[in-house]
Amino acid sequence: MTIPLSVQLIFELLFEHYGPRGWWPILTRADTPGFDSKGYHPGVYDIPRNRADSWEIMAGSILTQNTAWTNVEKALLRLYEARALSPEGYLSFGPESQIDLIRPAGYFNQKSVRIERLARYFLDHPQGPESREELLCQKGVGPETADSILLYAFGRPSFVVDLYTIRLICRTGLLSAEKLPKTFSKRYEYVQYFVTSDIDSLPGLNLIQTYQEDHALVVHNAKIHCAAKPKCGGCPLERYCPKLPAPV
DNA sequence: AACCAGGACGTGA
DNA sequence: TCACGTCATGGT
Repeated sequence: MTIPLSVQLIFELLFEHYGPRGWWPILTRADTPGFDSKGYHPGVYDIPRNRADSWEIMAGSILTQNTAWTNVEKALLRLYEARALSPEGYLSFGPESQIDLIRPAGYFNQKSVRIERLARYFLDHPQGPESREELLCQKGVGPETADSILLYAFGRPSFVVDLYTIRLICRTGLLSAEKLPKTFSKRYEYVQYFVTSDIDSLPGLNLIQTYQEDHALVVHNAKIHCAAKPKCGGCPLERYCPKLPAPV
């Protein structure tokens, strides 16, 4: 008789197994006190510390759209070396240079424009977005990018749903892939509400830290075990997981 | 050598 | 509303 999985139990098991993940990584703080060589900062939650941190996260959230983080690291380092990892610095370069700097992250024609517009937006809103809706009005900022920016760049309690989250929720049987809303935006809101309503029901939590940690754990576990082709051996959820089908 | 990666948007039915 | 197609590099 095994205990049925719940949202809360999944995150308990993941945290127990992996410990704090230290998201969102700040690559330009790598190898400084509290940060590892990739900029992760396990157990350190006073991020962002300044607007450079916020911008690095905003730029990274565009660069990582449908892209492996290792490629984003290359692009971020190129921007940094060129003194282009700030809104003003980035805007001082022309389109061709912008494209060349972020080339390793792929989709460079789209992303270079999206980052440029986001840079102007950030300069116009130094204290951060007025609202989630305002962020979503920016071209190239969809639900996941908006929530990533809110949660990690500005420390606001907005839970990030991604491909991995939906995959995990479906494979573990918490939601069935067929019953999920068809359209992307409805599916996003649906899964987000499903997860956060359970998290929020636990009293006494710091929602910002909890949302930050939980999303990071989902991504970390997906990279190691819950990938497109699952590698279930050693997964902390294996003994509870029915391994049901997930979309895509 | 396909497949996949920390999505978002445009198009035509 | 829905079902596609498009965008692009780099690791496995």
